[in-house]
Amino acid sequence: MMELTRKGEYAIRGIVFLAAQPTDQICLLSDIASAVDVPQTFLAKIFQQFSKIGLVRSYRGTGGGFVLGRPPEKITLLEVVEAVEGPIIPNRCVIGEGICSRSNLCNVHPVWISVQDKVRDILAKVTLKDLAGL
Amino acid sequence: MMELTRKGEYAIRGIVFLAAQPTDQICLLSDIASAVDVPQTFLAKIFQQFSKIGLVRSYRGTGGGFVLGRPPEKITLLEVVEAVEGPIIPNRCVIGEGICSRSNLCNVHPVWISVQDKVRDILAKVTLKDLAGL
DNA sequence: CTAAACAGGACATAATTGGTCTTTTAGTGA
DNA sequence: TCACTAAAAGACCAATTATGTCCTGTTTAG
Repeated sequence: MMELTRKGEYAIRGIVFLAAQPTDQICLLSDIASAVDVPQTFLAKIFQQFSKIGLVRSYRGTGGGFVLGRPPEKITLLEVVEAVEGPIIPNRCVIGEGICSRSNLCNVHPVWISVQDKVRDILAKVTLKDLAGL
Repeated sequence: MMELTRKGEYAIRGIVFLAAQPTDQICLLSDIASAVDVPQTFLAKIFQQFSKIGLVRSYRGTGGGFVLGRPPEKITLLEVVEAVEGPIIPNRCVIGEGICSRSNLCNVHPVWISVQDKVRDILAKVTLKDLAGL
C-alpha cells in the first residue's frame, strides 16, 4: 500500500540528477535517461509533465534539452511526486466533505486527513537541494 | 497516490460494522455485506484474510458467521489495513537496505522511511473501538 | 440427511501501469 | 533556405493489478 509507482521513482531520479548538474547547463534527455537508467521515451513523458508546471524548462532544437525551472532549494519533493502521481489522497472521502456520503458516520475520515497532512508535510520539507546533496 | 483500494475500504467498513455489534453476537456475512454495501463474495475473501490472522473468528455451518477475534480496543486500523493491502511501503527501496542498489547515493531513502514510520504510527493509534464509536 | 454458512480456487473483466512508435513542432547552423 | 537536431504530443500496446463472479467443496446444527 501507498507505493510509489515506477513513474514516480523515475521522476525523482531524473529531476534529482538534473538538480545535481551545474546551474543552467542544458541537459539532453538522452543523457539524463542513461545516467539514471530509465527508458528515454518514458522519461520524456515525465519531463513533459514537469515542463508544463514549470518544474523544468525545455529547449527544443539543436543544443536543446532541459534545465531546472527554479533553484533546487525552491523545488520540493512533494511537488515532484504530485506532478506525476497526482495529489496525495489516502482515501477517496478525503477529497471533499460532500463526497463521502457516510461522512457523519465515518470516524475513519479524520484519520485519513491526518495521514494526508502528515505525508504532505514531510515531503514538502525536502527540496531538490537536499536530495542532490548540494 | 497512496490511495487505499476498494478492498481496503470495504475491509474497514466491514470490520468496523462487526465491531459495532453486541459482543459475541455471531454475524452473517450476508448481513454485514448488505449493511455496509459491499458485494458479498468480495467481502467473503476479505474476511477470510481477517480470519487467517485472527482479526475475526469464523464459524461454519448452520448458525455460523463471524465475530471479532479480539476486543475492539485491541485491534488497530493498521492491522486491518495491512491485513488486506499488505505492508505499508511508500517505495521499494524501503523494503531492505540491500535492495536499493543506489542506497549510498539515495538521499530519498530516509524520507520514505520517515513517511512509512509516521503513517504506521498514525494508523496504529486508532482502534476499532474508536472507529465504531464505542 | 439436509440446509445453512464459510473456505478456497478458477475464472472474467476493466482499469492502471509501463512502456513503444510515429508524427509534429521548434530551433540551429551551414 | 535547407538539413539536421531535439523535445512535444498523441496513438498504440502489453503486462499487471483491481474488482469482482462462480462453482465446488467442507463444516455443522438440527
